[in-house]
Amino acid sequence: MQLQEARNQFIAAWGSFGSHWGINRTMAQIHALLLVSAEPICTEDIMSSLSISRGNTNMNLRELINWGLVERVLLAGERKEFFSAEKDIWVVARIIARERKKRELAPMIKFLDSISDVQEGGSEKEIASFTTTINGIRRFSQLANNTIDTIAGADENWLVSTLLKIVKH
Amino acid sequence: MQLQEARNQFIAAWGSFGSHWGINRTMAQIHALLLVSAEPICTEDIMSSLSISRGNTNMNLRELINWGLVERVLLAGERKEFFSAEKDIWVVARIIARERKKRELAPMIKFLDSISDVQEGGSEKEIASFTTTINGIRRFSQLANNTIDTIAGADENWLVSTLLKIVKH
DNA sequence: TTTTTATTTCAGAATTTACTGAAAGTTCGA
DNA sequence: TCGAACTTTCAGTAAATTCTGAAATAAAAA
Repeated sequence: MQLQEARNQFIAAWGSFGSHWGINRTMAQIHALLLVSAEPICTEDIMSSLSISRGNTNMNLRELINWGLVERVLLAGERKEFFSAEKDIWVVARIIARERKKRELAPMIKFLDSISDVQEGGSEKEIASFTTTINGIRRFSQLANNTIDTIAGADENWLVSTLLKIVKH
Repeated sequence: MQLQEARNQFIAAWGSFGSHWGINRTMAQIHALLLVSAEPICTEDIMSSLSISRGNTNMNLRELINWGLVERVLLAGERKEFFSAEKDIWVVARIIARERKKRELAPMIKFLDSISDVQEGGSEKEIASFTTTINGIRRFSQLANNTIDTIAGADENWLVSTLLKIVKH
């Protein structure tokens, strides 16, 4: 297969997969373009490669930088900014896990805590049923939260060997 | 806190969280309503509780049933169908993991395999850089895929104790 | 069979989300 | 301090997604 063809397909695919994990299509496509670019590239390159506007490029780049997936690079002798993506997929996965935990899991746990103390407004059976369900979700969420913390903080070798042990159990 | 108030807040919250994991808002709200209903409920109940149309209710219920999160229940002496949700959060999590794996991870792996054999169309350095990136993602995805298989097939006690070990490592 | 009740479908409408492009803002060299 | 190069913002527009409601279908009762 030709390099350019493979790159283009990867960009399109990463764009549609990205929308499943909290990253919109264009943001994921820019990320993909940077992932398969050996050298840093500039805004104009992104605009023309993906046929998107300057504003769109700028906003999605900023979001990628906020996530920590992309960094600005200053090249000697160039006035404009260049961009480059983190290429180690383990680091990428950790960043995404950390961001999603912050945006989704943490607020969920906070919210579940706030509604877990129901005392009235229904029969004992109804209240018990509700409380059991909510507490199950709370405990699960807390364990997931702690697991992500550990995974996001772990070094790759430990993590891979731990996961391999789980898989082979 | 009052039961009804807590239920309503839970439904609203689950609806907005759901949209982060591949379930649209209404689908997640119907799921939440069923999660906090001690007894099975019918289409009319869902329509009036959530103020949504019959068509919307029907389509999202079907999708929840497809996922395996909700089941049809026939009550003695009732002509119409009732619905009830799986309440064990570990089972729910496993179902969601299995569905997302099927819809997202599996196609991704298949796709990455298809573009991993690039031989021409750029300098050796460029090809090597591309291949390294793609193979990193491939290996990662395969490990994730196997891990999810194990988790989805494991019983709760083993899983909890394994996760606790990871967290306390 | 006919009537009644329940379920499903889907075209068009409404809503939500994402994108464009021009104007405003910023930075830097001379 | 001016002008050119580059970056950012955001109102308006476009695209994608979700929802409605009425009609078609199906199933059970009369």
